[in-house]
Amino acid sequence: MPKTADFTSWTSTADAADGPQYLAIRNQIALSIEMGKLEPGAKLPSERQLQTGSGAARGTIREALFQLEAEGLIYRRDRSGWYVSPPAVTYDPTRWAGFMTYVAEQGRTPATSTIGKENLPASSAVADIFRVAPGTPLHLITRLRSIDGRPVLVERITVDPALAPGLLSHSLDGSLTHILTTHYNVTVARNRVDMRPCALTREAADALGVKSGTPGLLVVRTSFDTSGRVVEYDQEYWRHDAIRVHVDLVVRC
Amino acid sequence: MPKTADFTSWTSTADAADGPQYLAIRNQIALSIEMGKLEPGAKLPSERQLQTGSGAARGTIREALFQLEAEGLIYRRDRSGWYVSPPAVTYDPTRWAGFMTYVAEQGRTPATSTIGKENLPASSAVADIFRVAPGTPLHLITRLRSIDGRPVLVERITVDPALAPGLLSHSLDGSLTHILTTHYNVTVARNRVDMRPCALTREAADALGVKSGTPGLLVVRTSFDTSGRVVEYDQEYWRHDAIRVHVDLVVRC
DNA sequence: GAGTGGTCTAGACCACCTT
DNA sequence: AGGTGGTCTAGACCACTCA
Repeated sequence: MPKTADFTSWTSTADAADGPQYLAIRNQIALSIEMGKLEPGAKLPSERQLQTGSGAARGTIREALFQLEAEGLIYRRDRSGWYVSPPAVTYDPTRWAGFMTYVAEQGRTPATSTIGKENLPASSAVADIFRVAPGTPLHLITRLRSIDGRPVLVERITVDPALAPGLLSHSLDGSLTHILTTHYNVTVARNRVDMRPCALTREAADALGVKSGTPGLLVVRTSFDTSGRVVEYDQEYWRHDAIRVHVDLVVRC
Repeated sequence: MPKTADFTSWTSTADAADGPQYLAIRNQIALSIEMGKLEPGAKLPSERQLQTGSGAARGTIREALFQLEAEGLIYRRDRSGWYVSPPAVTYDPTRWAGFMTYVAEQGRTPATSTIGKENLPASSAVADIFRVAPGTPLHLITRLRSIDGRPVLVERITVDPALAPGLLSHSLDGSLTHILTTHYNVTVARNRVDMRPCALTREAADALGVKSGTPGLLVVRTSFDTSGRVVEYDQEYWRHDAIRVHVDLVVRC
């Protein structure tokens, strides 16, 4: 194979080579996926079945599976099995489109279900963000969002009831920003987005149906109105294989 | 403990609770780190030493360490030991500052070393990006970048020699964009950034001094000039615990 | 109830880093 | 040369999912 400036060469799966046995197993499974023998969403053979093919110990098989999971090629459903990951959706933080919009734009089917509505006193950390006194009651909304029927993120949204009294009595399965704009005349003037890899803690993992500690991506969005008040504080816990970030910028604008 | 709208609750380490033994060990180590008993950069006790404290099997200890690694709290140096991760730097793709600039702005010490300069024929994938014929020779620059002496990313930069003849004879340990601007009168008018979690392959892992397969973040930057030609195509392979992404946007501009 | 992944044990040998 | 993590084995029991 001639050496080329192929940018894929560092991510390719073709690293047959030698090395640890679990990487050889990884390569074999990865090949089946890339050749299309295993479709997105398809279930892999059980760990004990994979053993019979290779003669390896179960721990070695699992190492190969963990590797593929870290790469985003497969995922697991707790105590059910391993499955081929569907393609990730692309998220552009510089655009204003909400989840329902950008997922649909990419030919996928988004869904939202509200799994919690609460009124909780602000901890000191959250009180700082909203510039209210600690203990002030705040709305906390917990939602689970899916793509093509697979849960991909849980989010916890905090809203100051002073800006949106009675918010919790609305149906929250659509765009929250839309509700704030139309019913409460709240305008978002600034948006801050932070992203970092994380491990999904029990609460998030349970909601997504994955094992606690699975790698994930935490996206924190803070929306401000024209006077600089925080309108919406949203923490999204994503499955790490479900999202890609894309930013396109032009000098000046 | 009263229930509050504390946004940290889902990422906290306080999940003492019960559950698997490896999580209890994880919590104990995490606590030592957060209490400051273990400083950033400090070396953890060896796996076999950690065993004596808890009576657990070595595999169980390692599970706890893997968990902490996935969370970005610790990292390993191959066959040397486990270390506490330094704080991550913040990267804002909407700003034009280069690595050397934004790392220094955050009070850290950046460094760059060029580990490869080549002329390679374009593969078909890269040829597409540069809109040249496959096989056209392109510059490929490989650099290793560090923060406070710890390697955090390897990057592979592809440049069309037609835009920058003789580029490889310059010192490339500073800002490449600066060289292109001052010596070749090349202006960057558009920038595209893509990010996704990945597993570090052998080449990248070796350069960073980590085990192959360690989780990482792939950042791909494509720069265009005013006429839409690709000026620079840069693939950055980051340690996943070394980077955070931050975007701040205002409506309209 | 059968099968799955999740957890855990108690060893072993190796390649490599460190001193 | 001694210690470290990296890999691997061959068992075991459990909690849970699924049919």
